[in-house]
Amino acid sequence: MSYANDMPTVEAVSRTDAGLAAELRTSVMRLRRRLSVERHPDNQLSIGSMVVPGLLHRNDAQTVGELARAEKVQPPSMTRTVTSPEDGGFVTRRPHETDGRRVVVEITDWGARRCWPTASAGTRGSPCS
Amino acid sequence: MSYANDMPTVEAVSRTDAGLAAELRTSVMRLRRRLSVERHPDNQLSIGSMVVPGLLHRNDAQTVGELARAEKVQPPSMTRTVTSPEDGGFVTRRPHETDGRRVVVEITDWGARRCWPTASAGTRGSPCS
DNA sequence: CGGAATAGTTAGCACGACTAATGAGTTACG
DNA sequence: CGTAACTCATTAGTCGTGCTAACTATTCCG
Repeated sequence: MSYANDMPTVEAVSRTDAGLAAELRTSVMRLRRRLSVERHPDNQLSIGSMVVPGLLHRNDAQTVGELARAEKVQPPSMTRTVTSPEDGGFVTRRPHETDGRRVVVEITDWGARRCWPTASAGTRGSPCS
Repeated sequence: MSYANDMPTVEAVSRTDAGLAAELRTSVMRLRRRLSVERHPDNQLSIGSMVVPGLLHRNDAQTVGELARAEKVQPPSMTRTVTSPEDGGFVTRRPHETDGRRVVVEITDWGARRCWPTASAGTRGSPCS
Protein backbone atom coordinates (compact mmCIF):
# COMPACT_ATOMS: atom_id res chain seq x y z
CA MET A 1 0.00 0.00 0.00
CA SER A 2 2.05 2.87 -1.27
CA TYR A 3 1.44 6.55 -1.54
CA ALA A 4 1.32 6.20 -5.31
CA ASN A 5 -1.44 3.63 -5.10
CA ASP A 6 -3.55 5.69 -2.76
CA MET A 7 -3.13 8.98 -4.52
CA PRO A 8 -4.23 8.92 -8.14
CA THR A 9 -2.18 11.29 -10.20
CA VAL A 10 -3.48 13.90 -12.53
CA GLU A 11 -2.54 11.66 -15.43
CA ALA A 12 -4.60 8.80 -14.10
CA VAL A 13 -7.87 10.52 -13.40
CA SER A 14 -8.09 14.09 -14.47
CA ARG A 15 -7.37 14.56 -18.13
CA THR A 16 -10.59 16.44 -18.69
CA ASP A 17 -11.16 20.14 -18.10
CA ALA A 18 -13.50 19.32 -15.25
CA GLY A 19 -10.99 16.94 -13.73
CA LEU A 20 -8.17 19.43 -13.87
CA ALA A 21 -10.39 22.15 -12.45
CA ALA A 22 -11.30 19.85 -9.57
CA GLU A 23 -7.63 19.13 -8.89
CA LEU A 24 -6.81 22.82 -8.81
CA ARG A 25 -9.70 23.71 -6.53
CA THR A 26 -8.90 20.94 -4.08
CA SER A 27 -5.20 21.78 -3.99
CA VAL A 28 -5.70 25.50 -3.48
CA MET A 29 -8.32 25.04 -0.78
CA ARG A 30 -6.12 22.62 1.10
CA LEU A 31 -3.14 24.92 0.85
CA ARG A 32 -5.13 27.86 2.13
CA ARG A 33 -6.46 25.83 5.07
CA ARG A 34 -2.94 24.79 5.86
CA LEU A 35 -1.58 28.31 5.69
CA SER A 36 -4.31 29.66 7.92
CA VAL A 37 -3.36 27.16 10.61
CA GLU A 38 0.42 27.05 10.14
CA ARG A 39 1.41 30.16 11.96
CA HIS A 40 3.37 30.83 15.07
CA PRO A 41 1.44 30.29 18.31
CA ASP A 42 2.29 33.82 19.48
CA ASN A 43 0.72 35.12 16.33
CA GLN A 44 -2.53 36.90 17.04
CA LEU A 45 -3.32 37.93 13.47
CA SER A 46 -5.41 35.76 11.20
CA ILE A 47 -4.27 34.97 7.67
CA GLY A 48 -6.41 37.71 6.21
CA SER A 49 -5.19 40.36 8.60
CA MET A 50 -1.55 39.44 8.03
CA VAL A 51 -1.92 40.65 4.48
CA VAL A 52 -2.21 44.28 5.58
CA PRO A 53 1.26 44.70 7.13
CA GLY A 54 2.60 42.86 4.09
CA LEU A 55 1.06 45.37 1.72
CA LEU A 56 2.25 48.29 3.82
CA HIS A 57 5.75 46.86 3.88
CA ARG A 58 5.91 47.39 0.16
CA ASN A 59 4.36 50.85 0.25
CA ASP A 60 3.65 52.45 3.57
CA ALA A 61 0.77 54.89 3.98
CA GLN A 62 -1.87 53.53 1.64
CA THR A 63 -5.56 54.36 1.67
CA VAL A 64 -8.18 51.71 2.33
CA GLY A 65 -9.14 51.83 -1.33
CA GLU A 66 -5.57 51.31 -2.48
CA LEU A 67 -5.22 48.31 -0.19
CA ALA A 68 -8.50 46.90 -1.47
CA ARG A 69 -7.40 47.28 -5.09
CA ALA A 70 -4.00 45.77 -4.34
CA GLU A 71 -5.62 42.77 -2.71
CA LYS A 72 -8.41 42.66 -5.29
CA VAL A 73 -11.20 42.72 -2.72
CA GLN A 74 -14.13 45.07 -2.35
CA PRO A 75 -13.65 48.16 -0.15
CA PRO A 76 -15.96 46.93 2.64
CA SER A 77 -13.89 43.76 2.92
CA MET A 78 -10.68 45.75 3.36
CA THR A 79 -12.33 48.03 5.90
CA ARG A 80 -13.02 45.01 8.05
CA THR A 81 -9.70 43.34 7.33
CA VAL A 82 -7.83 46.41 8.59
CA THR A 83 -9.75 46.48 11.86
CA SER A 84 -7.96 43.58 13.48
CA PRO A 85 -4.33 44.67 12.94
CA GLU A 86 -5.42 48.17 13.93
CA ASP A 87 -6.86 46.91 17.21
CA GLY A 88 -3.65 44.99 17.72
CA GLY A 89 -1.59 48.13 17.30
CA PHE A 90 0.17 46.96 14.14
CA VAL A 91 -1.26 49.68 11.94
CA THR A 92 -3.07 52.98 12.37
CA ARG A 93 -5.80 54.81 10.51
CA ARG A 94 -5.51 58.56 9.98
CA PRO A 95 -7.36 61.03 7.75
CA HIS A 96 -5.77 61.98 4.44
CA GLU A 97 -3.99 65.34 4.45
CA THR A 98 -5.97 66.92 1.62
CA ASP A 99 -8.93 64.63 0.87
CA GLY A 100 -11.29 64.25 3.77
CA ARG A 101 -12.94 61.19 2.26
CA ARG A 102 -9.80 59.12 2.25
CA VAL A 103 -8.38 57.23 5.21
CA VAL A 104 -4.67 56.46 5.24
CA VAL A 105 -3.43 53.26 6.83
CA GLU A 106 0.15 53.18 8.10
CA ILE A 107 2.23 50.59 9.86
CA THR A 108 3.33 51.51 13.36
CA ASP A 109 6.94 51.35 14.50
CA TRP A 110 5.98 48.59 16.88
CA GLY A 111 4.12 46.73 14.13
CA ALA A 112 7.06 47.01 11.76
CA ARG A 113 9.44 45.64 14.36
CA ARG A 114 7.06 42.79 15.14
CA CYS A 115 6.31 41.93 11.52
CA TRP A 116 9.64 42.53 9.85
CA PRO A 117 12.34 42.03 12.40
CA THR A 118 15.90 42.40 11.18
CA ALA A 119 17.36 39.35 9.54
CA SER A 120 19.76 38.83 12.44
CA ALA A 121 16.89 38.70 14.89
CA GLY A 122 15.05 36.13 12.84
CA THR A 123 11.32 35.95 12.33
CA ARG A 124 10.32 33.45 14.98
CA GLY A 125 6.99 34.44 16.43
CA SER A 126 6.52 37.24 13.99
CA PRO A 127 2.83 37.91 13.34
CA CYS A 128 3.72 37.79 9.70
CA SER A 129 5.44 34.44 9.55
CA MET B 1 3.53 53.10 -15.58
CA SER B 2 4.19 49.45 -16.21
CA TYR B 3 3.08 46.29 -14.51
CA ALA B 4 6.64 45.70 -13.34
CA ASN B 5 6.77 49.08 -11.66
CA ASP B 6 3.50 48.60 -9.83
CA MET B 7 4.10 45.05 -8.72
CA PRO B 8 7.26 44.62 -6.67
CA THR B 9 8.75 41.23 -7.22
CA VAL B 10 9.74 38.74 -4.60
CA GLU B 11 13.36 39.65 -5.24
CA ALA B 12 12.73 43.30 -4.52
CA VAL B 13 10.90 43.09 -1.24
CA SER B 14 10.58 39.68 0.26
CA ARG B 15 13.90 38.00 0.83
CA THR B 16 13.10 37.30 4.45
CA ASP B 17 11.13 34.33 5.77
CA ALA B 18 8.35 36.66 6.84
CA GLY B 19 8.33 38.34 3.44
CA LEU B 20 8.14 35.09 1.54
CA ALA B 21 5.41 33.81 3.85
CA ALA B 22 3.42 36.97 3.20
CA GLU B 23 3.83 36.53 -0.57
CA LEU B 24 2.58 32.97 -0.38
CA ARG B 25 -0.40 33.80 1.78
CA THR B 26 -1.47 36.67 -0.42
CA SER B 27 -1.13 34.65 -3.60
CA VAL B 28 -3.01 31.62 -2.33
CA MET B 29 -5.83 33.68 -0.86
CA ARG B 30 -6.23 35.60 -4.10
CA LEU B 31 -6.26 32.41 -6.13
CA ARG B 32 -8.87 30.84 -3.90
CA ARG B 33 -11.08 33.92 -4.13
CA ARG B 34 -10.74 33.81 -7.86
CA LEU B 35 -11.56 30.12 -8.10
CA SER B 36 -14.62 30.48 -5.92
CA VAL B 37 -16.01 33.06 -8.33
CA GLU B 38 -14.80 31.64 -11.63
CA ARG B 39 -17.35 28.96 -12.25
CA HIS B 40 -19.97 28.46 -14.87
CA PRO B 41 -23.16 30.47 -14.32
CA ASP B 42 -25.26 27.29 -14.50
CA ASN B 43 -23.20 25.89 -11.69
CA GLN B 44 -25.17 25.61 -8.49
CA LEU B 45 -22.42 24.07 -6.34
CA SER B 46 -20.03 26.23 -4.34
CA ILE B 47 -16.30 25.62 -4.46
CA GLY B 48 -16.37 23.57 -1.29
CA SER B 49 -19.18 21.33 -2.45
CA MET B 50 -17.57 20.68 -5.81
CA VAL B 51 -14.80 18.83 -4.05
CA VAL B 52 -17.11 15.95 -3.13
CA PRO B 53 -17.96 14.72 -6.63
CA GLY B 54 -14.27 15.10 -7.43
CA LEU B 55 -13.26 12.80 -4.62
CA LEU B 56 -15.95 10.28 -5.53
CA HIS B 57 -14.80 10.32 -9.12
CA ARG B 58 -11.53 8.81 -7.98
CA ASN B 59 -13.12 6.29 -5.65
CA ASP B 60 -16.87 5.96 -5.58
CA ALA B 61 -18.66 4.94 -2.38
CA GLN B 62 -16.60 6.50 0.37
CA THR B 63 -17.68 7.12 3.94
CA VAL B 64 -17.92 10.61 5.39
CA GLY B 65 -14.80 9.90 7.44
CA GLU B 66 -12.84 8.79 4.39
CA LEU B 67 -13.83 11.92 2.52
CA ALA B 68 -12.85 14.05 5.53
CA ARG B 69 -9.44 12.39 5.75
CA ALA B 70 -8.91 12.70 1.99
CA GLU B 71 -9.70 16.39 2.13
CA LYS B 72 -7.88 16.84 5.45
CA VAL B 73 -10.81 18.46 7.19
CA GLN B 74 -12.60 17.51 10.39
CA PRO B 75 -15.57 15.13 10.10
CA PRO B 76 -18.19 17.76 11.00
CA SER B 77 -16.93 19.93 8.17
CA MET B 78 -17.35 17.11 5.67
CA THR B 79 -20.80 16.30 7.01
CA ARG B 80 -21.89 19.79 6.14
CA THR B 81 -19.97 19.94 2.89
CA VAL B 82 -21.78 16.84 1.63
CA THR B 83 -25.21 18.30 2.38
CA SER B 84 -25.32 20.67 -0.55
CA PRO B 85 -24.44 18.24 -3.38
CA GLU B 86 -26.78 15.74 -1.74
CA ASP B 87 -29.65 18.22 -1.81
CA GLY B 88 -28.80 18.93 -5.43
CA GLY B 89 -29.04 15.24 -6.29
CA PHE B 90 -25.37 14.86 -7.22
CA VAL B 91 -24.59 12.37 -4.48
CA THR B 92 -26.50 10.16 -2.05
CA ARG B 93 -26.00 9.03 1.52
CA ARG B 94 -26.75 5.43 2.46
CA PRO B 95 -25.93 3.33 5.52
CA HIS B 96 -22.89 1.07 5.38
CA GLU B 97 -23.67 -2.60 4.71
CA THR B 98 -22.05 -4.03 7.82
CA ASP B 99 -21.15 -1.10 10.09
CA GLY B 100 -24.16 0.89 11.24
CA ARG B 101 -22.03 3.82 12.37
CA ARG B 102 -20.71 4.55 8.93
CA VAL B 103 -22.48 6.48 6.19
CA VAL B 104 -21.50 5.82 2.58
CA VAL B 105 -21.59 8.64 0.07
CA GLU B 106 -21.98 7.74 -3.59
CA ILE B 107 -22.25 9.77 -6.74
CA THR B 108 -25.56 9.44 -8.59
CA ASP B 109 -25.79 8.56 -12.27
CA TRP B 110 -27.23 11.98 -12.90
CA GLY B 111 -24.47 13.61 -10.87
CA ALA B 112 -21.77 11.72 -12.71
CA ARG B 113 -23.20 12.74 -16.08
CA ARG B 114 -23.44 16.35 -14.96
CA CYS B 115 -19.98 16.50 -13.37
CA TRP B 116 -17.96 14.30 -15.70
CA PRO B 117 -19.56 14.41 -19.11
CA THR B 118 -17.82 12.48 -21.83
CA ALA B 119 -14.97 14.28 -23.51
CA SER B 120 -16.91 14.60 -26.74
CA ALA B 121 -19.74 16.38 -24.98
CA GLY B 122 -17.40 18.86 -23.37
CA THR B 123 -17.69 20.26 -19.86
CA ARG B 124 -19.47 23.52 -20.47
CA GLY B 125 -21.79 24.24 -17.59
CA SER B 126 -20.59 21.27 -15.63
CA PRO B 127 -20.99 21.82 -11.89
CA CYS B 128 -17.40 20.67 -11.61
CA SER B 129 -15.76 23.05 -14.03
C1' DC C 1 -24.90 76.88 -5.01
C1' DG C 2 -26.47 72.12 -6.15
C1' DG C 3 -26.10 67.74 -8.28
C1' DA C 4 -22.95 63.96 -9.46
C1' DA C 5 -19.16 61.29 -8.32
C1' DT C 6 -15.97 59.19 -5.00
C1' DA C 7 -14.36 57.07 -0.42
C1' DG C 8 -15.29 54.72 3.46
C1' DT C 9 -18.24 52.51 6.55
C1' DT C 10 -22.24 49.80 8.43
C1' DA C 11 -25.41 46.06 8.17
C1' DG C 12 -26.70 41.75 6.71
C1' DC C 13 -25.86 37.51 4.22
C1' DA C 14 -23.28 33.16 2.48
C1' DC C 15 -19.82 29.97 2.97
C1' DG C 16 -16.17 27.11 4.91
C1' DA C 17 -13.69 25.90 8.70
C1' DC C 18 -13.24 24.72 13.69
C1' DT C 19 -14.39 22.68 18.63
C1' DA C 20 -17.48 20.61 21.98
C1' DA C 21 -21.04 17.73 22.91
C1' DT C 22 -24.45 14.10 21.67
C1' DG C 23 -26.32 9.82 19.90
C1' DA C 24 -25.83 5.53 17.85
C1' DG C 25 -23.24 1.42 16.84
C1' DT C 26 -19.24 -1.76 17.46
C1' DT C 27 -15.51 -4.04 19.94
C1' DA C 28 -13.09 -5.98 23.75
C1' DC C 29 -12.68 -7.96 28.00
C1' DG C 30 -13.83 -9.59 32.66
C1' DC D 1 -23.01 -12.29 28.36
C1' DG D 2 -22.80 -7.43 29.52
C1' DT D 3 -20.79 -3.54 30.29
C1' DA D 4 -17.08 -0.20 29.36
C1' DA D 5 -14.42 1.88 25.95
C1' DC D 6 -14.08 3.21 21.55
C1' DT D 7 -15.50 4.88 16.80
C1' DC D 8 -18.41 7.38 13.48
C1' DA D 9 -21.50 10.77 12.21
C1' DT D 10 -24.15 14.51 13.39
C1' DT D 11 -25.83 18.85 15.74
C1' DA D 12 -24.96 23.27 17.73
C1' DG D 13 -22.35 27.21 18.18
C1' DT D 14 -18.49 30.20 16.84
C1' DC D 15 -15.07 32.53 13.95
C1' DG D 16 -13.01 34.34 9.71
C1' DT D 17 -13.49 36.07 5.08
C1' DG D 18 -15.86 37.42 1.30
C1' DC D 19 -19.95 39.70 -0.98
C1' DT D 20 -23.90 43.33 -1.97
C1' DA D 21 -26.87 47.09 -0.65
C1' DA D 22 -27.40 51.16 1.53
C1' DC D 23 -25.75 55.12 3.99
C1' DT D 24 -22.67 59.22 5.25
C1' DA D 25 -19.26 62.42 4.29
C1' DT D 26 -16.55 64.75 1.18
C1' DT D 27 -15.04 66.55 -3.21
C1' DC D 28 -15.66 68.00 -7.95
C1' DC D 29 -17.87 70.47 -11.47
C1' DG D 30 -21.32 72.97 -14.22
